[in-house]
Order: sequence, then C-alpha cells, then structure tokens
Amino acid sequence: MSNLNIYTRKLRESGLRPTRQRLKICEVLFSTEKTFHFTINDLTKIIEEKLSEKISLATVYNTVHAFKKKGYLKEISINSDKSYFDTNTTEHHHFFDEDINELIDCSSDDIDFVNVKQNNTGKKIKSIEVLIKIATDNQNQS
Amino acid sequence: MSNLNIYTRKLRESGLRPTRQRLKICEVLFSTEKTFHFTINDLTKIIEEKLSEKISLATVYNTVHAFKKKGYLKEISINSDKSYFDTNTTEHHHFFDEDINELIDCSSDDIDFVNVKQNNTGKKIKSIEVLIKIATDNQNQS
DNA sequence: GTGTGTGCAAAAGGTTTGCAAGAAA
DNA sequence: TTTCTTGCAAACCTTTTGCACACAC
Repeated sequence: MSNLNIYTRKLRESGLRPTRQRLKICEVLFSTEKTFHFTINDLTKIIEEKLSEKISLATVYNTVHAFKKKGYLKEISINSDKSYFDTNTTEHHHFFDEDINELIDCSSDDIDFVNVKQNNTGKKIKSIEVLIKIATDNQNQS
Repeated sequence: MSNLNIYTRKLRESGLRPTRQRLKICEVLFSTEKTFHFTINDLTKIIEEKLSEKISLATVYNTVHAFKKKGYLKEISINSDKSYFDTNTTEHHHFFDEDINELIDCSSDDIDFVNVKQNNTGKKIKSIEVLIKIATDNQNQS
C-alpha cells in the first residue's frame, strides 16, 4: 500500500495527525475506486477482519466524524437506528433496499435533477438529498 | 372535543380498540388542521403538558407505530438520533432547519416533481423522499 | 371470560464522554 | 514537553421487550 504517503500527507494537510489507526481507516475507506457505504459497525468489523487488527469503537467514531467534518465522508439520512456514511461526497442520491438494509447510489440516468423552485425559509440550502426506498413487492411498507 | 366519536369509529374500523390512551393521542395529533411533525419524545411531553396526563412511553411507541402501520402517520428520514413522524401522509417533501432541528413541509410551489427515470433494482419503489437541509449561512455544514 | 392494551422496569442497540495512558510534534 | 489521540468503561438516549394487571368487547 504505497498510498500511505498520500494519506499521511492528506491527514497532515487537514490538521489531523497521521496515526496508525487513522491510516488503517483510510486504507479501508479510500484505497478502492468503488463507492463505499457503511455504518460505524460495518467499518469496525471490516477493520478487524481484513486487517486483523482491532481499533477501539471510540476511535472509529472519532475518526469517521473527523473525516466527515473535513469533507472526506458524507452522512446519509435514512430513517433508521444507525447512521450511514458514504465515501462518495459528490452530489448524488440513493436507493435504499429495505429488504437487506443496503444503500445503492443513484446515477444521473436514474433520476432527474431536483429543482428547488423557491426557498422562503430565509436560510441557506446546505444540501438536497433524495432517498428512494425500495423493497420486494410483497413486503410491507416500512 | 366531539371528535371523540370520529376517532372511536376510525380506530374501530382499523381494528384498534379505542382505548382512553389512543383517543388522547388522536386528539393531540389529529384535532388540528395544521400538519404536525414530532418525535416520540415531543409527543409524550405534549400529552403530559396539554392534557396533564401521563401515558407510558411504551404505549406511545406502540400507538404511534400502530398508526403508522395503518397509514395515519408517516415516518420521515432525517439523519438523526431519533425518528420523526408526520401527520401529513400525502406525498410531499421537507426542509429541515439544522439550526433548530425543525421540519418544514415543502409545498408543490417549492420543489418540482421528482422523476425517477429508471429503476434497475428489480424492486418496487416504496417511497421517494426529498430532504432539503437549511441553516443560517455562517453555520457549519452538518 | 377472552383477548387485547397498558405500564413499569429492565434490556438492548447505537453513540458519546471522561479520563488515564500513549504517541506525535 | 506539550498537545493531540487512543482505548476502555461508564454514561446516555432512544427504542424494544417481558410480564403482570387492567380494560374492551
């Protein structure tokens, strides 16, 4: 993993010390081209399994929130018991498969641009998120 | 509150026994024209304050979920520690004010219809939800 | 009477916090 | 050596569950 240098530099640039734990988490999250959706729990398990190394829950929470604050991760709104994060921080939307509790990215072929015609709230729009919940037909509505 | 008869009938029609607690909750939720957004916690507090009566948390959870299953309430996806419910069960979207953690309905004047152009998931679309997060300009992004 | 609903307290998740020990600068 | 980070356990909050009692029918 010669990406280590890149992660080290990026972390330093962001004012985050490149600790062993943070570099491991970077490897898991950013060493693939693929978009990656996860919960904190998922991430902790993947670290344990793939890297056969345990990072404390508190540290994983810390790091994920630090990365989110720096804009390297996006948190996704799903009505659920847990928080989902996304390594794809560009403006895009999601399908959520209720059968298996899994997120799928929408491409621009899937959904038209969402146009906010007016905003009378007097506040600034921070984000626009579309969530399309799907399930097999015989399933009860969530 | 002569709505009591209406609620009693509606509950019975839905196969729910019109208990004292359920009727109280109906009063709080449905005796106003206004759309009503709430968390379970909000609702419990409102019942205590307005009706000076305590309904056990478990019962409030039970009832809200029963009402949701019957289609009298809608659950809204907000990235948060708690679940939000909406007495407006028609297809509509929301602004979420991050400054005060409050939901505001979008009208059809605010946002264009969201068009899903294709759905390759092979599953049925259960719902489409748009959440527009807003905040005062100097606020940090969530 | 029978079956459903309620309420309490305990349990169960997910997430956060306090603090002492450890690592980076 | 100073500051930031980690890790553990405890705390916290929301939500769910088990069970005895009460209520609706």
